[in-house]
Amino acid sequence: MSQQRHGNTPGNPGAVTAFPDLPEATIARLPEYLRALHNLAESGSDTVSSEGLAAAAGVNSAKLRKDLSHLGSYGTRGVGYDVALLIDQVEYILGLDERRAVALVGVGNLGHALAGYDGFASRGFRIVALFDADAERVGKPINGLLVRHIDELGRAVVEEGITIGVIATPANAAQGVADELVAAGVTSILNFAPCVLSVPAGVDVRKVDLAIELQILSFHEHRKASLTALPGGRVDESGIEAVGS
Amino acid sequence: MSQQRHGNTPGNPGAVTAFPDLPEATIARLPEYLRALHNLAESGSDTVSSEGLAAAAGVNSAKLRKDLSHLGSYGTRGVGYDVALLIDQVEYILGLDERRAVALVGVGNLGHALAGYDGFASRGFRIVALFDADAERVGKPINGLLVRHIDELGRAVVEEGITIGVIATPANAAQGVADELVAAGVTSILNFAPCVLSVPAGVDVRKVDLAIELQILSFHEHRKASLTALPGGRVDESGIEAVGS
DNA sequence: CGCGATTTGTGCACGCCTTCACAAGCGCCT
DNA sequence: AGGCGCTTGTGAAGGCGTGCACAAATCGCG
Repeated sequence: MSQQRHGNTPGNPGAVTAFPDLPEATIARLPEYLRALHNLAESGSDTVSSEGLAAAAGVNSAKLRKDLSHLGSYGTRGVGYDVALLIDQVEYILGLDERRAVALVGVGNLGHALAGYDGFASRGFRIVALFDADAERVGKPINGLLVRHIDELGRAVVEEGITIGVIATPANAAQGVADELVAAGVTSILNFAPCVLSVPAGVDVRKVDLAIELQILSFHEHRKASLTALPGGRVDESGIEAVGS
Repeated sequence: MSQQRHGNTPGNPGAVTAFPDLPEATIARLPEYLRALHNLAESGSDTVSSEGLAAAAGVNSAKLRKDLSHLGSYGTRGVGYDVALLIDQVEYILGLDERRAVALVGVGNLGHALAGYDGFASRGFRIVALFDADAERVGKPINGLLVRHIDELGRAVVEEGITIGVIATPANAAQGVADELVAAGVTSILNFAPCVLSVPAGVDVRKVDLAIELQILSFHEHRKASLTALPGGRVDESGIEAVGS
C-alpha cells in the first residue's frame, strides 16, 4: 500500500527490538480504531467489546480482534477491551505520545486549507512551519503562523525538530521540495501533489490524490450505469433502500 | 479497500455485459496510469513500453502489464502501448468520457479549498453545486458558484444530474448529509469527515482522512526511531543517499 | 464452589494480489 | 524472406489478508 519500500533490515537476530512488526494492513486501520475509541471514551464507555468497537470503526469484528492481538493481549475474555488502556496502547504504537512536528510546504489553495485544518492538532500533530516559494505569500500569517520562504526549510527542520513534511505544491515543484525535505533530514512525507516522488530508501512517502478518489468512484458509477442500462438485468431503480444500522 | 461492498449481482448469466470486472486493486491504479499517460502525451510520446509507463506511475512493470491486460490487448509486442489509444481506453473504463457532475457539501475550511481545487475540473469532473447548513455561508460565491442551503440538495441533484457527492462537513453532520445525498439519488460518496458512514447497498463510499495518513507516517517514524536507538543496529545516520531517477 | 453466559484470541482454509519467468508475437535489418 | 532483438501477455507459484469457527479464559450468579 505504501508506495516506497521500508528499510526493514530483516536479518538482525541479535538486536531484537520490542517493537512488534505489524502487518501494513493492520497499521492502516489502527488510526480508525483510535478515533472510534476516543468517541467511546467521550461517551463514557469504560470497556467495549470487539463487536462494538468493530461496528464503530466500520470493520469486521474478527478482523479487529486479529489486529489488536498483534499488539498483545489487552482484552479480557468475557468482558471486552478497556477503552483507556487500549487508547494508550494504540497511541504508543502509532508514536502519538510525542506530538510530532510537521512542516507544510505550499500554501496555495489546498495548502492553505491544510494549514487551518484543526483535525491535525486534535490528533497529535503540530504544524510548526509553513513554506512557499512565492514571494507574494511569504511573510503572511495563516492561523497564527507566518509563511516562510522555502530557502529556510533546511534550518527550520533542524531547529524545530521536524520529522514529517507535507507537500501541497503543484506537481512540477513537488520532486524538488521532496529532495529538499529529505536533504534536511525529514524521513516521512505526505504528498498531495499528483505525481510520483522518488526518495532514498528509509524515507516513507504516502500519497493522497483527491482526483483519483473521484475517478475510482466514477468507475463504479460507470459500471452501475452500464448494468442498469442492460436489457436483461434491470436493478432496482435508484438503489435506495432502508438504511441499516 | 473500499469501505462498502458493491451490489454486484454476481449470478446473471443471461445478461452478460461487455463491461470487464476488474480487480479492485487494478481499478485503484488506473487513475495513476492515466495521469502518467497524459504526461507522456504532453511530452510528445506516441508509444510507451510497460517499463516506461510503470516507472512513470511508480509501479512494477509486471503489475502494470497484468493490469492493462485486464482491459484487453492494447499493446503491440516489440513496440509498446499506443499512448493516445490507451488514454481513450482507460478514460472509457473509468467513465470519464462524460464529465460527471459533483455536489460538494460543507464549505468550511477544507470544503472551501476543494471547491477551488482545479485538479477536479482538469480530470473530468465538474463541481456544479455547493451546499452548507450555515446561513452565514449561504449565498456567497466561491469560484463563481453560489453556496446554496442544504435544503435545496434534493432538487439540485435531480436538476443537475449529480451522481457523486463530496462530504466535507464536521463529523457529526456527515451521516445526516449522507442520508440526504442517498435519498436524493446520489450513488457515490467521497467522505472527508472523520467518521464511518452507513449507506444502503448499491451506494459506494470512499473515505479520505487526512489525519489518518499522518498517523500512519507517525507509526513508521516511531518504528524507525526505535530501531536506530537500539544498541545493536544503528542505521546509517540520516538515511540520505543519492536519489535515483 | 461450580456452572453457564459471554467474549477474546487464534488455527485454518480460502481467495486475492503480486511477482517471476517465459512463450508468443511484432517490427526491423540484412 | 528470414532471422534477431525487443516487448507484451500470461501461467504458475508464493505471500498476504480475510473471515470462519472454536477452544480458552473470565465474570457473575446461584
